[in-house]
Amino acid sequence: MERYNFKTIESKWQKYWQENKSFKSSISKEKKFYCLEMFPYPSGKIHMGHVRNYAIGDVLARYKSLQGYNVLHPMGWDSFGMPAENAARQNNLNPKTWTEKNIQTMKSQLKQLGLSIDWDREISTCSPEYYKHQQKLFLDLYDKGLVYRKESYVNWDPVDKTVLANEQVVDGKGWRSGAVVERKKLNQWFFKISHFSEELLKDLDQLNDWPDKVKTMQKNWIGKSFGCEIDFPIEGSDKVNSIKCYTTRPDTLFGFSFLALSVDHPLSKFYENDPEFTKFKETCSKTGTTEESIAQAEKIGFKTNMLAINPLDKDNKVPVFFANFVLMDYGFGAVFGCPGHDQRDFDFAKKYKLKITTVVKPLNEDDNFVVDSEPHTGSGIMINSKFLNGLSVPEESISKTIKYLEENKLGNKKINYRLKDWGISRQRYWGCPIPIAYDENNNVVKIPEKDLPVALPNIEKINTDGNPLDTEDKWKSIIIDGKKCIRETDTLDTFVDSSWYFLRFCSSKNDDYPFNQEDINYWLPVDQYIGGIEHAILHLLYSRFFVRAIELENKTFNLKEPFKGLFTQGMVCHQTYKGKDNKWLNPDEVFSENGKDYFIKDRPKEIVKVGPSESMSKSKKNTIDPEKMIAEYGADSVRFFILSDSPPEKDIQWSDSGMNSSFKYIQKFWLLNEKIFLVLKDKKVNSNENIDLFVNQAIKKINFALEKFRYNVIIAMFHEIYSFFNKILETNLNYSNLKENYKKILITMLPVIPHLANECLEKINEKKEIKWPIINDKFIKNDKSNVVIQINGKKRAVISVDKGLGEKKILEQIKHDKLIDKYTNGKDIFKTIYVQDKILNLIIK
RNA sequence: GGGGCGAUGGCGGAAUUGGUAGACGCGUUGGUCUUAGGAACCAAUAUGGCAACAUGUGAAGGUUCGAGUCCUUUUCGCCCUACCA
Repeated sequence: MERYNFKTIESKWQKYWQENKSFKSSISKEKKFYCLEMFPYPSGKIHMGHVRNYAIGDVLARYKSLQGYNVLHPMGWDSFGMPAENAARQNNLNPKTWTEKNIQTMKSQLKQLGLSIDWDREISTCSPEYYKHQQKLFLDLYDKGLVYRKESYVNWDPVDKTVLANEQVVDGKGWRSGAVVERKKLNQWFFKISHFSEELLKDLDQLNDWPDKVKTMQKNWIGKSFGCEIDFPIEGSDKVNSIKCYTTRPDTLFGFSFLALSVDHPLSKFYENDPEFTKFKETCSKTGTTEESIAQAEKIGFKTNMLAINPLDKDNKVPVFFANFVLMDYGFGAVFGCPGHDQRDFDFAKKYKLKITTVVKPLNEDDNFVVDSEPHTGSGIMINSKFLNGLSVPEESISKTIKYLEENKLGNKKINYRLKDWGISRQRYWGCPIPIAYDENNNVVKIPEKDLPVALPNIEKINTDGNPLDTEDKWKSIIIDGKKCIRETDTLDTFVDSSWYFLRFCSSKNDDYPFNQEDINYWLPVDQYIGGIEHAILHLLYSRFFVRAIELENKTFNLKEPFKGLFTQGMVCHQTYKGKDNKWLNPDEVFSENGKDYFIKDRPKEIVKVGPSESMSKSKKNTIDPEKMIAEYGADSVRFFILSDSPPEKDIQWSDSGMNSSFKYIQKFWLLNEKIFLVLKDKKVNSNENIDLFVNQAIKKINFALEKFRYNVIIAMFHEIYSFFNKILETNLNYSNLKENYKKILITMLPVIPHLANECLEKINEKKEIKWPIINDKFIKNDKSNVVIQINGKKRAVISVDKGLGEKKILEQIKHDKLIDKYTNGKDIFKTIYVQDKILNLIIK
């Protein structure tokens, strides 16, 4: 018997699938299933994370297809973005060429994995065929008032003269130049996602097939809060009469001791000529934007001459500050400070020696309670607050205060959302051009639809600072309706590209429209979306926004939620290695004889420092190259392993021994198949009931695991299946029910190891019929069942009895059992609990 | 500071959802075969004990005939998020 040659077999089937367009999908009367994995960024080569993501998706797609669903399983490329531009700057490359080459490489790698993808629907977001529709959508949204332009701050690197994304700002400095990042005000485009804040929050409840974790994250991100807006009259300024604040704690108004404004508050313009203020503002902007620096940053303020008056107590006049801890983009950029009952306000008041009035006492304190070393932020009873005294906090106090404020026209109930509008302008080259121009008076002019796409000019070498499009004078100038205009040079955030690609897949070849309504109505929503948890908020929220935005005036577009089911898979991890020089080492560069001590291959005497297992990353060099693994072990082995060791939602450790064992499994299963094939040539003898029993129960377990994404359990089942059939073969008999059962098993293997399973199946499946096996209940139910005999809840014996046997009969049967006797010790049975076919619990005293 | 998830053998993990804890894999140990094996096959493998048996799902309580699973308290670990008024 020959060893399994995965190279020839795998390429045979991949060729077959390609030539027969086995995964081509089109609208039909069948029930559909849209299976989608998050499409990759073409960074160069696929990594293990992709392998895991797409292996999980492929199992599902193939399973659903075998079940008779009409499956849509497409793939594309999220191909705009900064890595291409950075690579271009660093190596003097053309981003388009770089990207296209990567796509080619990665596509061939994905094909080697044997994925059941309908490649005819492939899309690439950087192609004009794709982004011209995106530009159309942008203009549609503009017409609906969901796109607008306003001045907003960006991170500006003064040395590189470029705009930085938040994640490129490290400790307040530019990641490449190391220069202190400035805040710069630019005119930028926004999507009005806040228009849907309430809907996006409320509709999360409908998403029953989403992980709670993701829903919670989105809920927190949207950040709905119930509070009130209050006008504070101002003294000491001829410029303003009042300042508006938002608060969720109006009940603490009698503890009012200062009012703080953001340095970006509109009132700051009156202080622009004050050098002290300018200096203060500068200090604020230098405070890093990282989490740590914010948490540690001291609260500082700039005192103005203004006094704010407590609307509930005219005698209570307090100073107005500009303060570094007040954000302009939340509420009104102004807060009323109550140091007694808020940590920040407390810190600030301590520093500037402001009055601290206690207005809430904890339940277990008396009315003389005074806030001392820390604020009391919890619940309690109102004190020192005139008409509010005695109310419970927060149940009665807040609503009563708001009612009073509203009745006296001092403030209004207000619901606030943390969710901000989505800034989509990027001062970058490698993105979708914004289809807008400006006339000589700087008025916004839409690019006419007939002129779409606004194609990116081809720039061979990117070596300018800032946005390369700014210097493309020829491209920039355009005449619209006879008027000279200048194009917008910003491009769209790449999150826009991925916010509707799942729609495009349904009509990827339709040149006239972004998508065809008939296609959308049939295929959407995506039944199962699979990807990393890192997209829990932005990508998924933006996509949810997009379908709502499209639906707003498109009456035939009847879709609220793009993704019915969501599954977030865990990461692929590997140990990390460091040499003497503290430099990271790739697993390829080290070896170990005992699995504990590692040495460097080139320098076998040098011991390697082994670090904890972490998610694979280029920077830590703890990556395993999927292509190498496929070349060495074959795609089926790799798929088998990546699904075997951990449940898909959890992190998985890459291990050589695990990979090796998966490879062995594929090999030995092939040999098993050969042996079975030989046996099947012999004369049939009587059927073997055990086979029916085992196979039907196995399929039941596999079905259950498939539905619950417990793919690691399926792999365990496959091991048991191997052992079972291997044992059957020891009899060397061709049971009449062997073939039919074995065929069923092979079909259940198709989703996981499609090459091997197809190859094995081909030999015995003369009728060429492949359908997911139906369980025969007759064989699930054995005539006999094992009943556990417990005494006082402890397992003492297991007996085999006829199914459905009554309690009395069982008691009768075990009465004379010595084992039982021993435990009952002659004592009377006080009570019995019987669960049919499962358990009999005897309670004795 | 806020929120979430988790804790089961030497390791990764099973447990049909309150009913035989440790499936399956890795590792380890012993054996068979072999010139050899880091190959293949067979067997053992939660802990203590020769055994009968006892103990055992981070810890402490509770509900129950029965708890890894439900409730309360607690410890530890990981992740997300954050000056959100």
